[in-house]
Amino acid sequence: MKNSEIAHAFEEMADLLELRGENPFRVRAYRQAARVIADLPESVEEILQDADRDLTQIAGIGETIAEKCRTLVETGTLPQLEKLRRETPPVLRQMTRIPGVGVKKALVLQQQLDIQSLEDLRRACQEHRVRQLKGFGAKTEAEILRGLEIAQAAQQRLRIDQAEELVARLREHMAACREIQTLEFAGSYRRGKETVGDIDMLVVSDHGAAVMDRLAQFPGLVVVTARGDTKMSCRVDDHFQVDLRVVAAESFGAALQYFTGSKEHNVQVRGRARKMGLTINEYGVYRLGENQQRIAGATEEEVYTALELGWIPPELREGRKELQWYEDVDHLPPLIEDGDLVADLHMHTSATDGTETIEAMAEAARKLGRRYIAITDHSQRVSMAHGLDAERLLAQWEQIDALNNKLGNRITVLKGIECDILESGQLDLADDVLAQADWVIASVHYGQKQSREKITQRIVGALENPHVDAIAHPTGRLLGSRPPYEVDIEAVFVAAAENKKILELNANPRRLDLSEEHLMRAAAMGIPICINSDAHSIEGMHVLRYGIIQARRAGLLRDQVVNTWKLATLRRWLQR
DNA sequence: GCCGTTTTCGGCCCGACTGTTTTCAGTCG
Repeated sequence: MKNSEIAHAFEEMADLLELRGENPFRVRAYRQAARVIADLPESVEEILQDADRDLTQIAGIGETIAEKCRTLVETGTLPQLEKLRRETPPVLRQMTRIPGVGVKKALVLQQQLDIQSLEDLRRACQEHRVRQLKGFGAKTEAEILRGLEIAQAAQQRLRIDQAEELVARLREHMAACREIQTLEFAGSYRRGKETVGDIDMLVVSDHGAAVMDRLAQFPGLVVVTARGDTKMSCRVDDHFQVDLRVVAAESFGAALQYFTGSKEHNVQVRGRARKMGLTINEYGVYRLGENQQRIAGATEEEVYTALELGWIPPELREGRKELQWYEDVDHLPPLIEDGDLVADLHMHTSATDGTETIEAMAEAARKLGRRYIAITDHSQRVSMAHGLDAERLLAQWEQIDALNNKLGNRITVLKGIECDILESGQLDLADDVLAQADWVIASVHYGQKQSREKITQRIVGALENPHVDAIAHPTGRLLGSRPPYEVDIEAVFVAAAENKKILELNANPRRLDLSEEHLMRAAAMGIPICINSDAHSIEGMHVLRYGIIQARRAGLLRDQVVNTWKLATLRRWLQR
């Protein structure tokens, strides 16, 4: 059984226990175990088989969860999980998605009014049966009715590029408010997550009411769901949630740290503070004890320094290893940065489904600071995009030779191809053609519904072809619209490592493929990553920054990303 | 359920807002 499956089982345990109103620390323990196992660079199954190893050596896994791992691996199932599934009505979870309804209220509703569906709940509200329950009143009943609409209409998550667009609109709107001293966006948006479930806006101002009044005038605003002295929540656009917090300047750093999260990171940070005799909240860092002396809060640096930590990049604040790094080596590893990229190794031109000539793409890339690029148009199988057959491809490469002569050392264009891995497992172009390329990336576009075995075999077969250098968008997922195809990604990683191949992090915000978890795993196996734009236009080249953010979230270092290498270094690697 | 430079038991991060309450529980982030 794969780690991801074990992690998923514990995640579900946590969800179900939470819905049963169980001890929240027990819930957290399962959730933590799920994360640790999902991030583990080696297989739980193998550790269990090794008599010298012990799962309980891993932080976050104790006797109970180690035993459950064994049961899962040996039997493929977990009796406790099966039991919880049987005993937990699905409507409970559905009800907790209604704003204002948590586990406690959901349990009361389900048990006392025998609610089996959201439709039952709607009827109970309309017949005023909810307001008769202890702890419920007319307002709560009305809130639930309205919440049912929101739960059904709410846009679940925004992709990072969509979130950026909303943030830009909010920033522009709020700029007109003169009472704002500082405006910063926090939360998962600041951490650079591939999708975000809400937007957290943090403002420094002495006039909270004026700031809130301004937000209430936002053109996309649908409803204000809460408003106090320092905090306001509203829904904008398609009922997407935006939260605003107003703080004083002296608390800005503490508030930014707190609202950036993640929850897990903050739990660890605060736990560390406790051990040091400190306590930390969104207003500052304080000494525990009678006089509660305040020792930090104006800047994030100050807050982390007070905890004897360096400033931690938001992308790493996921409660994984970021604090441990300071314990072990006293500093964080040097993450890849925006300015490190000197190449872009996946892009299309007007020869297939792109919009620009080779020269226009090269010139635009040069202006963005790239030293070399690869032109990788589609191969013939992608007929919809007018994919290249051998004859047209060889003609394109002649063009590239001529262009390189003209460009001199301004930028180098590699003769590349995005070669389809056909349904049969064959590559779309003959070996003697591929042999003449500088750079071959192989990818799956067709037959995505094939069996796990077949698709894995296709990709592993491509990795074993000596002319293939890299696999593009290895799982084929499209965020929010298409799940990854069925593929044994572990087998892909093993084949990539054995054949010394490169895997792509496709930086298009719709793809971001590989995912951060997969990147961590690939990096641990020593597989080099290339971050590519897959640009079909000049505008499309700008997405590389999303790839950098994702790579940073996975903790990738500069040298692990091939586009930071000099061209000569890449060429040596490819000749291996 | 996990864990131990105060602990093998008793902790486990912390505060704002709301509604239903007469001092607080539930929800949320």
